[in-house]
Amino acid sequence: VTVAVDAPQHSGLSEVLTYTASQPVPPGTLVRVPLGRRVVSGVVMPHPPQDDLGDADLRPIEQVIEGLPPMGTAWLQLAQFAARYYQRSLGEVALAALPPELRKLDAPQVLTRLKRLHKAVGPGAAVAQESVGPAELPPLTEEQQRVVQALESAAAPATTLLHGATGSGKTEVYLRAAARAVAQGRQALVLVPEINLTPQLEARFAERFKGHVIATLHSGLTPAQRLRHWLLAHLGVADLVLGTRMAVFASLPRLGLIVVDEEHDPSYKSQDGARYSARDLAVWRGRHEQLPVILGSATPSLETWLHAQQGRYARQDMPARVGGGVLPRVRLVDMNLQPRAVGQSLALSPPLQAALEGRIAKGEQSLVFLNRRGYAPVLFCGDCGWKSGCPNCSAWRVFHKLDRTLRCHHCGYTERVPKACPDCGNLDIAPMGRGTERLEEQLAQALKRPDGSPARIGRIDADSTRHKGELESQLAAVHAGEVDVLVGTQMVTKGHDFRRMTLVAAVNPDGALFSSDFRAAERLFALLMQAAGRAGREASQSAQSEMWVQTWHPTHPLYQALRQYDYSGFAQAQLDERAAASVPPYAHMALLRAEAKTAAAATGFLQAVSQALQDLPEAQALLESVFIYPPVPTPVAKVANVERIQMLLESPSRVALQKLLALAQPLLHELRHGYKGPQGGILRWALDVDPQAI
DNA sequence: AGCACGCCGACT
DNA sequence: GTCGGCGTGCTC
Repeated sequence: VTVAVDAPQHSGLSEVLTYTASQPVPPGTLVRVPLGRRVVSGVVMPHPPQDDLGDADLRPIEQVIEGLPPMGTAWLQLAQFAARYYQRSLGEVALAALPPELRKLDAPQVLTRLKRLHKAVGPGAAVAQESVGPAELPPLTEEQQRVVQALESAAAPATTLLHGATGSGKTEVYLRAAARAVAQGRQALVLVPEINLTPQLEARFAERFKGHVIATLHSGLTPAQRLRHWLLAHLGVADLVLGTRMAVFASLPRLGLIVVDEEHDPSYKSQDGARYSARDLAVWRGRHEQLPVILGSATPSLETWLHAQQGRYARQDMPARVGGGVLPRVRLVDMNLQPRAVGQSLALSPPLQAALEGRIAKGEQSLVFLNRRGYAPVLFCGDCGWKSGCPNCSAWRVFHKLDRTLRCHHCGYTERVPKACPDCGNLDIAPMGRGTERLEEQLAQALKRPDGSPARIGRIDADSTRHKGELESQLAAVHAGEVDVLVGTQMVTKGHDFRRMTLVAAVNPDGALFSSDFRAAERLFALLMQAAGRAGREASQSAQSEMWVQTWHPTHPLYQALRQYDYSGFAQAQLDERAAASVPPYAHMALLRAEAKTAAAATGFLQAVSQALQDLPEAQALLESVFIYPPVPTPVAKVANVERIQMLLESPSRVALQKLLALAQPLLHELRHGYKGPQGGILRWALDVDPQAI
């Protein structure tokens, strides 16, 4: 039999390994096989045995994991497709899709876990017989009604973009669609971008699907929990599976619906290992298994938007907020007209400060959004020009005032803040710029409650929620009204339902406007739309709610579109630009990154790869339509003393790009060993198909 | 990637 | 005399 094992593609092993078995083993079966001096888990593949092997040296399978049903054909094909498309070995993709715990266990251990699970689930399965009365369902808005009906009456399973404003009630549509799938005896898979969003979504589904088993899959679970939930899905016990991007690989024997919430979110793109897009794989899986896929977003990715325009996806719109609420009024503050403190701009322009105090006086809450954590992004010596650079990375170390440290956000290198400039001894070293810590401090000084006491400021970012339970307690404080103004990074803009929030402010969003990354504007627009959605969620207050944006470029088209919440106008302008520049979604990209001790070694390797491709006879026809750019340093060129260089490959044809990447694969392995420049060889390389940032 | 083997410097 | 550094090579 042929077995996929987790051997990286550069191991020199073929895609699948052939073993002997005393009796036939069906494809999809989990087995334990000897590999070198160890025993590893593998998945039996449907390939015929490779014929170029004399079977004299084949080793036998060590164990078949009995009691665990084999993975289905559709699942195996998903793994095969993902491996081929993202240029990784089949074994790596297939095994990475299984819970780590399962990969470690042998046959008797798996049997024990299965028995334990059946015992626990037994009584629960009986409860599942209770049906939920339709009387408990909340009434649908007219829009929701129309969308639910359209989804139900679709002639054939389709991928549908659900373009719904924040607060338009997309979740209720997901619930109805899932209920329909479950009523038909199928399973529903619901993906969310972030682990933080699973508990509240799970609560919503648990309430609606009383008596049904819901499994969750994300990296926050303990290994034992993850195995348990995976088994619930795989055995078909769970009717609903909620999870982050990894859940797209869940084994679901009765799958009937896939929902991708906030489909535009960059978190769906994996940044390590196989760099897959869970959103794209969900769409592929839906097509392949002939089941409906719902992609929900208020600000769809331009890829999805174009697909909908071209008719590849169906599209449903829900422009109105539930309860007749409106989106907050957008107020652009022209920072060019605002007074400046000595040398630098104020955190808060006077009109925004007045607006915040007005909200506090009325007992309403505000959210101040700044996408930069720490106290200040860099420390600076006014005398000699020293800056708090990281010795190991090409980045500044961020000043964290709370623990008096300088921290590199790339390699983690941390030191206590020096008392004086390390270069010239000057005692007057100053923080430059502003992060959430400093903003919190400045707001506490600047804002007063009606009784003259300082305003109560809360802060939510990766630093303030590092420890377990901190995010929950911070959110609880906001919900309980113990906070007047909440400061946060983009963490707070996603999904949270703050009922008393009536003002949202972005204090310094301009950074992304002139970025070299062609997707920066798209991301900023989505972020600001999402942030705006945090205000006025209570319909009665929505008319008085506001979205403030402090900007040095108030006439920028992005902000002008935001003012009207004109997503489609913004999207069309972006699409026109993308078409003119022939970048995604009108072209397809792959990024080859190389890491080495020196930039010269990494660059040399990439140049050698590029040259080898140009010289390859089979590549000539493909190179007519695939453009290979010269290698350039990555945005942060050095991390932890490793230089990172990347080379972009671009083509209007996805197929041509794929074919060229397949040809490049063996060259990469050869050249990795072969290329030993004067500065040494490369440490590693990685291929990112459909990179999310360049 | 693991995990071996393999040949050269500081310890019991 | 051994423990252990990581260079090179192999795994159906």
